[in-house]
Amino acid sequence: MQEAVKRARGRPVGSSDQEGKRQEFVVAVMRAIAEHGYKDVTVATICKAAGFSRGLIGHYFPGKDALLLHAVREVAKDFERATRTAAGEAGQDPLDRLHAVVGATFRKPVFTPERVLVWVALASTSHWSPELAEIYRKLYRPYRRGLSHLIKRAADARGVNVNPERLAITLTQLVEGLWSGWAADPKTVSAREAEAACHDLLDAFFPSR
Amino acid sequence: MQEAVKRARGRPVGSSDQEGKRQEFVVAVMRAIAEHGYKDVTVATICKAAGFSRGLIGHYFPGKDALLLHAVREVAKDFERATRTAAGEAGQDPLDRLHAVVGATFRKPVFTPERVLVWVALASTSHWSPELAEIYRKLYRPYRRGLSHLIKRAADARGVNVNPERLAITLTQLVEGLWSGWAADPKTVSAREAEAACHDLLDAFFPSR
DNA sequence: CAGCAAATTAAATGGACATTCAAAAAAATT
DNA sequence: AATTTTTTTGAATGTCCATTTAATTTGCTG
Repeated sequence: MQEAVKRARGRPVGSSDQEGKRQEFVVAVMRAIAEHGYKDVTVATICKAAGFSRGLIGHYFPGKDALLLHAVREVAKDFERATRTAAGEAGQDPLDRLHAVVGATFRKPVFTPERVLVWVALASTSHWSPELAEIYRKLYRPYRRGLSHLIKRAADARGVNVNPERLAITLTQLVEGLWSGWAADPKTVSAREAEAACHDLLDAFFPSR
Repeated sequence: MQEAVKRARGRPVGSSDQEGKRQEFVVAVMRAIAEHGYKDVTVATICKAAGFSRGLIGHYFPGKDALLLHAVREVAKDFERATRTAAGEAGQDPLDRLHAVVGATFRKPVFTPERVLVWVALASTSHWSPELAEIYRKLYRPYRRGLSHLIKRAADARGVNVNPERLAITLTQLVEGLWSGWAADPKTVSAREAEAACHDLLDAFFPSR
């Protein structure tokens, strides 16, 4: 006897690119934030940036807040991926790796206006949002751990005396501050100068002699 | 014939403490931002923090935006005043002055939760507000000029090779990033650690030997 | 092609908010 | 005390916005 296989009728679920559509929303969120600011992003501006009608958001996300959080998580993921890649491509010397990681934060694909502006918004809003604070910590905790590990190795190899955890915080927060400064006044804090400032910092802590 | 002098009757204008009331609003804005976040500050929360009714704001400011800008300008003024004072009290040695100025940004009266949170909000919103961007630049331009001047003198006195403008930007943005980091995760980026990070940075660029 | 389900739209709904306004309270002068 | 003005209030107003909903379109399946 033939097994009564329950066949899907109508349009098969999963045939459409649900995840792709969600990604389109994420891109639209980044564009909308970059254009209007985190404070003034509305469902209307997001959907306009995506070319969708206002109501569609409800079919792919529980609501505006969930979409915003999802977008920020994507930015954090991209950041992590890109810095890992940069470190991997830099070879074995820990100081080279530090320069590579820090340099990557001022170059594509990490450093795009959209990503930086979203990140600055995240960092400055985390204080009042447990969800954003968690995203922030979940990215920075292992990131700083990796940096301090590299710092320790570089210091040991050179006989330099540093506090690895503190210097790791210094690096992450200098980058964050430079991003913030670029966002506020890109003429004064250009990406090029910002990157140079980071390399100078590493040179100061690890003098080549 | 007696000159018909128009005498003011009733309550004389200017006898009440208008400026004092405006300052009460400023304090209330800082409290309200610290509690609810820049994005979620409303006229209602501000007036509640001040103990006034909602409608009163209209008698002392053209509107909410004007009050917010006024409050941020006050914070910027206080910042400038306090750093100048710190520099003045530090004596003549330029490196001592740099340490003092940077240290002051992590101590009262500059470093209070309210002020830091307002500043973080300002910095991260300047990109989308010409008015905020102007406040930001008007504070930072002369501030960085003063820092780079001190850096240059300290470097000349010690025969150290640095780029004064770049290091000045590094200092301001490291402080900004540390403030931002403290706001997002005060446990990891404590005021004490943040200040130590800044002193370490100066020590790295100006080694005592 | 017919029928059905998913995808999408655009308008409706309801709530939050800044601002305005008329009235009341407070304060100062005559 | 009476009068005039300032200060303050709290409700009314109108706008903006996220979300919901019914209706429409699109595309698959038989």
